[in-house]
Amino acid sequence: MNNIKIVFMGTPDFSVPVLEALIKNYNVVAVVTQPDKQVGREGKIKTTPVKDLALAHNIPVLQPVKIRADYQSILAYEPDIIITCAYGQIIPKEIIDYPKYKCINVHASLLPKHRGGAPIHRAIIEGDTESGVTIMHMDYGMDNGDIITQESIPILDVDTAESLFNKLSNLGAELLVKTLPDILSNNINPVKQNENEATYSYNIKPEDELVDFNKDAKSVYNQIRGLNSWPVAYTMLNGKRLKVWESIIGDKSTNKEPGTITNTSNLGIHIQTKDLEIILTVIQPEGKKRMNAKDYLNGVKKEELIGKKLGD
RNA sequence: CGCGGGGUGGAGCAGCUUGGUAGCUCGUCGGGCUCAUAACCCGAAGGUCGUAGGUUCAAAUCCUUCCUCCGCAA
Repeated sequence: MNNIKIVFMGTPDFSVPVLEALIKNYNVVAVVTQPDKQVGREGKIKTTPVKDLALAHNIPVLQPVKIRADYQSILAYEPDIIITCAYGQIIPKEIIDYPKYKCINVHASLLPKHRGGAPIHRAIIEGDTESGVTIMHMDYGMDNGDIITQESIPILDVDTAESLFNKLSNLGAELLVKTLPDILSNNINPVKQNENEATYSYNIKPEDELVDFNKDAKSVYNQIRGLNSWPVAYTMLNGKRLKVWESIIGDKSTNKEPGTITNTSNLGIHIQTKDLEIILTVIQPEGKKRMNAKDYLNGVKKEELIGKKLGD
């Protein structure tokens, strides 16, 4: 069983524990990941976390710019099974139909909820109280294949996108290792997804990162933690960007317009939302490092801050 | 050479335009007040003003080099 040839396809940190588990237990003959990108102010080339891990284990790495056109080099490895996890490109038919044991996908949501590229972020932003991972067969559509197994975990009130990321990626790795023997021995009963219950969680767009104080405090809180620690929510103060890393929901309310700075305290900066105040506790002014709002307030005159309106 | 902001006692900032005793809000330490305190009062310690060089009688402040942190864009 250990001589079956696995090709793994994935890109970000989320995929790393899954690939790690595979390498440990199986024969991964090749890894497919997104091309290296120029990133940052100096335009440094950045490799993907999955590529780094593969290279460390001397596994061949393929980085097609367009996998739709360049799938032959992958099939050349004659995979018996292909496992994908947050790869980042639509897999063409020719690949999906090739392996004997099909293409298996590890997805970070309880499908059919949150199909798409940002299931973790949007689960928190939308206030879900439960999430999980799904292991499924790939089909031609987006995350719409038959479900092999899934496992759920609660989303805690203090969870952030980052903490949920970590939990789910480890859970995904565990569940895959647990399930793979059954897949390889055909001891599974894939179940079709209920299309009526399907929801979509597309990638986070820049406008999703702007805090909307017109919502209620709980929603604002969810938005902020759902974008932590990447890409991070922000608002505008004095024409400059102000990232908001962490917040807590206040217990007061004023008659001020949503987005107005109502007060400052040892906790942070108090902002009026649709209902209660939200207190920004960890922030990052444009050009500065992340800091506690309390520290930020040491360098500002409170009278000049209170009454200002955040947003745009 | 994509655009832009910053590096000043432990933290966050002001001072730089118009060079000339290093300031503010906190924190820390000591003392006081108080039933008590994260509150208040008094006092103290702690800074080669990122680096190297230049201009000057004199540089945190003007000029140049380099290092470094960060926002946007990709």
